[in-house]
Amino acid sequence: MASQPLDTETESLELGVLTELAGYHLRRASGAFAADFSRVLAGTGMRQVLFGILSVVDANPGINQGAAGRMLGIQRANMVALINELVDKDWIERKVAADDRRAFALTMAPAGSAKLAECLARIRAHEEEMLSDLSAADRTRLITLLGKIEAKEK
Amino acid sequence: MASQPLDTETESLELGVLTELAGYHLRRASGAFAADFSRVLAGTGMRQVLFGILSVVDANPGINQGAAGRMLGIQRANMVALINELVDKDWIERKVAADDRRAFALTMAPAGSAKLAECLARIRAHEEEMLSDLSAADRTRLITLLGKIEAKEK
DNA sequence: TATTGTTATACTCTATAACTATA
DNA sequence: TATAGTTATAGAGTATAACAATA
Repeated sequence: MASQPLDTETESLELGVLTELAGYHLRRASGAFAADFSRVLAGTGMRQVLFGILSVVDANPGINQGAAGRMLGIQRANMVALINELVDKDWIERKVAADDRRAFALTMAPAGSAKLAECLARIRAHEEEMLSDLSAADRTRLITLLGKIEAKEK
Repeated sequence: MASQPLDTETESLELGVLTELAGYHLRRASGAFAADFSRVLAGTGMRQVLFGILSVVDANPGINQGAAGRMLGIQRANMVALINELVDKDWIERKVAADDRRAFALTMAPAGSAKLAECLARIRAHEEEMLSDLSAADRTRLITLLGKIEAKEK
């Protein structure tokens, strides 16, 4: 029976000092979330990073490529391929900024707005599933606590 | 003044739907933690994954390579290079398991125990820094909430 | 001089499939 | 037939340095 050694394993093995380290649990929880995200969004062409950019462009029409990256913690250099990908998919439009000819102003393309809506519905379901053991208060608390950690970013 | 556009940026730009998504905040907080981890442990040769393995081996002397990977969510195939690296660094010892000649029993090497202790001290300081805006109750709460999410791993 | 976007590059983490040797 | 470890390989995310065009 295959379950026996697994049960034994789960019962007797320990994580050691990891148990009390927030960094470890953050890593695992974030990984579990990411895996479920890509499972739920398989076939849509959407990924966590791309969704992040779409969300920021949608909320800030005409935002610069660099500014969008800065908000999301994405380096200039890495934004290039990501924006190319979004433009190729016809999800966003990229025009030279009116006030600064070095910069690009990003706006949503119609297909991008539709994708954003479609994926958002799936993402809400995925969040509901992943957070099903947390009360409404717990969920708010979690986001608040995570926000305090994000603010420590250097 | 370079701070002016940045201030304007922070004031007026928005994250959009990301604001309310736990997955996004988990991703950012985990990334901030990871970045600080590697900053604090620069020069030691330690990385998050390696520390995880060391912690598990330390807590479960003689554990199998596969069992260790399963506890940490690391695939068999990816364990190989990681264990090779730890053996090359003389941080762990790998012997054929007494009861199963297919398996490897992992134990700490003296240098590994020393590294673990040294790094743990730095990691505790790094956690203290990253969680400085959280009360003791908040920290416990955070780990509990993350644990519930980890349990959703499929 | 500083900034926007770009290219090139490299490293880490993760995922899958196919293989071997033992069980 | 299943499991432990291995190899090969590929995709994705992230990091740095150097460059052109513009501010």
